[in-house]
Amino acid sequence: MGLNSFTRDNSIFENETVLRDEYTPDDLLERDDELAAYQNALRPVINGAPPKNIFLYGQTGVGKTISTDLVLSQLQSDAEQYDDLGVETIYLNCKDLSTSYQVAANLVNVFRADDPDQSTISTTGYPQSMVYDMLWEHLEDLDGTHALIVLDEVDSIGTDDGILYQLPRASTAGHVTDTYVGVIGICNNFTFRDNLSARVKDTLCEEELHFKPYDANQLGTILRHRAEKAFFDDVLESDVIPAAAAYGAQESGSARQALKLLYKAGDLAREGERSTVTGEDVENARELIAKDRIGDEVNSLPTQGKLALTAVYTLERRGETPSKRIQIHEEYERHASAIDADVLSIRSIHDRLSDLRLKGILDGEERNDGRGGGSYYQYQLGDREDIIGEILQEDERLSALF
DNA sequence: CCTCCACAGGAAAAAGTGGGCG
DNA sequence: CGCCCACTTTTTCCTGTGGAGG
Repeated sequence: MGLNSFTRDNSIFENETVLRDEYTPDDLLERDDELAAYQNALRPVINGAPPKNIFLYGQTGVGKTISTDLVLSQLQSDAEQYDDLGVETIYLNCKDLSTSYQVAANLVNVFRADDPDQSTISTTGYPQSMVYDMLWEHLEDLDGTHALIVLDEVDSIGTDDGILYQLPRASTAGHVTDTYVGVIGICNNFTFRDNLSARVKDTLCEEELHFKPYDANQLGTILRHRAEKAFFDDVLESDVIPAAAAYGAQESGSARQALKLLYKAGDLAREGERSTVTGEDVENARELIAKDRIGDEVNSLPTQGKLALTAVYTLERRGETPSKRIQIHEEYERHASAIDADVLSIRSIHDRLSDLRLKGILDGEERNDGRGGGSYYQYQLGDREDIIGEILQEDERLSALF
């Protein structure tokens, strides 16, 4: 097999960069109300007053992070004209950080990342109070009068909200003088607020901004705007953007996802060496993205999760699905001991299974047969058996099971 | 309308992990 | 090296629940 030569295939994309995830637009469409509210909430800062704590709610891809970017950089540059004002922003993405301790330790590391003299600290091992002390010290050392701490995806810390209690109180409790500390929390989960303890709710939720999912019209505007830069003229057939916008609105209301769909559709047209992108490309792109997602999810599962899934898979192959968790656990026990892995209790497997169900990899039907039956879940693979089987067999440790 | 099955899923205890410090 | 700290994962224990059969 020989290689094809690399040639510039410029008939579809004029500049595909603008469709990528990493691309940050310099203005944000269809979010005027939210931006106005956001700026309003930050107004005390420009007056030299202590900042309000702000909470942003909304699903992924509705512009929360980009709004924060835009509003804060505007605030910083506007603050420069006042000599008695210095606004510092500290950004931390809390994804994968499940406790307050880790958030605090990572915040310390954000400070230290800018400073080559200091090495970053480990995220385990220190007593909790020492980590907080280090954090106060760094905040104290800031030049500015205001420190705005942005905690993105803060809902991943769950119910352990100690850091959210400590940070806003840093100045009043005397840990930090000379600098006002404000917290901006961004979360995807609307129920996060309810999980917070009462003391945190009082201090932290002074200002709440809600970002609604985009509807099909708004997505259409965004896509058209972006497509104009990304594609050459007349490449998109007229039904492409409406179709992508409709799918996007229907599934998530996320601009990110709608853009991904449009990008993939363009990609398909390019692969097929066609000169236009059609509605059919959008349809196919949607299918591919869904498959990719499942594939990625399965691949990133830990061994025990894969074993649980394998158990359902082999049961399905034998036509014994939908099955109850006891059957699945028995099957799982056979597999796990066959490959010499730890055999977990039924309670743990039950957690794996509901995790798989939440991710949409497994279908779980809740049943209740009443007295003599009780209520239980029945699991099966749904219409994704072939993809899942394929991916499981690629796993080295598991391949012996097939 | 009450009971009672068989599970779901929360909570707490226990076991295990990784790093700091003297 | 032994011990402490804080976290994570797993196990153990237990309360809660919807509806068929009484």
